[in-house]
Amino acid sequence: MTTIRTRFAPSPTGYLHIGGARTALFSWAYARRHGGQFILRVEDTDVERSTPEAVQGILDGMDWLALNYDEGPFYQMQRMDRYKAVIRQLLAEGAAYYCYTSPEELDAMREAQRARGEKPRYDGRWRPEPGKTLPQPPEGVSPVVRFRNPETGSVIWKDLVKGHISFENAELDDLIIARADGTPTYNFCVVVDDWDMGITHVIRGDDHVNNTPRQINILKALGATVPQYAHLSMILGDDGTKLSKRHGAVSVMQYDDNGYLPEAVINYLARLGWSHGDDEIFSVEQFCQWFDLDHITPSAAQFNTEKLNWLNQHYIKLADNARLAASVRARLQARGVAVSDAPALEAIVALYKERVTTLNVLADEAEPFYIDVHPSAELLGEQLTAEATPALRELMERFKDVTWEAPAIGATIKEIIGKHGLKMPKLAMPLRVMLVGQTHTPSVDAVVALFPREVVLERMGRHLG
RNA sequence: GUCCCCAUCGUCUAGCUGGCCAAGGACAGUGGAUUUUCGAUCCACCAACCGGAGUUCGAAUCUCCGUGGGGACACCA
Repeated sequence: MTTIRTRFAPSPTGYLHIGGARTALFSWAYARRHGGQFILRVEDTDVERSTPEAVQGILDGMDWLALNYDEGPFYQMQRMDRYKAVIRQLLAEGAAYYCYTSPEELDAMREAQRARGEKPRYDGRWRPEPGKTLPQPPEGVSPVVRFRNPETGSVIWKDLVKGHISFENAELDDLIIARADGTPTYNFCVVVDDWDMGITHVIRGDDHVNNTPRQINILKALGATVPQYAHLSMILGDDGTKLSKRHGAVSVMQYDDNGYLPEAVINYLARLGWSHGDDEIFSVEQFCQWFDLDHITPSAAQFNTEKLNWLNQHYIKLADNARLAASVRARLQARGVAVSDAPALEAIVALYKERVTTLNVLADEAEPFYIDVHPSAELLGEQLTAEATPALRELMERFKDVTWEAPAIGATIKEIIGKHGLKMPKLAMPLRVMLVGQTHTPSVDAVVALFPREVVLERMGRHLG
């Protein structure tokens, strides 16, 4: 039995977006599931649009998601000699030929075909045939190389996601495999690479379905083994439309910035277009044991931020406090908020983590503990009522020597409200407002206990004069 | 336009070799319990097989047609 070898082959013309990340995840998981190898290959032959920043962005994204690769990254630009050698071979065998048709001619040809309601395709005018007289090659024009695609028959494969797919060769034309400047094109490089790298399963986006028959034909011409194909349907934006720069098609690193945990993103992505019965929450390890191609949905999936939020909240609750604190500290520092030792960030995080959906919200909650809060006059006027003020003044006095722990603080608060005949919210609300500037917080005694005593007395005294 | 693919609750989906489905789970939504506010948690509810033929004793599951959606048609990947 041969070892499974999969690959992720992004082109560095943009960052690693959510769709690419899922493709990478599935390829990676398939290799892991079967004890095979996962290869990273950067398809950078489009010199015009490829950038080093994009390469780095992809590497960073893979790293953040912890999608480790066993081989690579390979760069196609570094494999030029190999591609050219294979092109020479095809030329020599008559499986490829030179074509001198200019881009202008091609445009005109396609336009005319479209006008006639035909599928635009190369008409084979430079394709050598027995008994056919080719035009005289024009002076000073460097030709492109075209692959001689079979004219009859059909290409059929059993797609591991979509099932039986078939194309008539008559629908395909002779694609360009080398540009006029001699550089090979995408469909050709992919074929040579998948062949050389011994890829057994090509797992990629379904925008490549139409490339597959061409690639299979080249593979066959080379006498190479045709790998298995699994075409993943695309991911739609939150609004059901195609992802664009406008919405959703952002770098996966943006999810980091937005306060998502990588394990939440992985779990979400794993469940988007793939399922394992009713299981919703599972670890990467579990995913790697369960993952298969049989349970991938062939139709497009709409991204749902709310479900991601739910998962993120789940993983935040599970996360180690020190880890969360480190992340929140960095986020606060980025906002220019210096995190002191006084209220221990880890304690704040421990108290707040089960009520937030993202790390940024967790940072929002922690912030008032480190900055001077200025409750709005409206909130104060609303909460600091005439009946509450005397009780709060007394509470403040008692805070001066109470044991500084939540239970003792809570007991004192209860004692005061009892004495003044107040309901808990009557006292807790204004206290919250004075301390953190808002009414929604965890249990008030726990919040009070987080602060150093002096800070509480200072913040209360400011409003109770 | 041509070719290819897809089609179950608002969303992600279970359903795969037809009966166990008067369609299950999860997110969201609604209502309730709990609560020191919010949140978290627990409980309940709401909600779908695109349409039409056909095959069959029986179809969400198979076939065909239609409709809708998406993708691809580059010297881009």
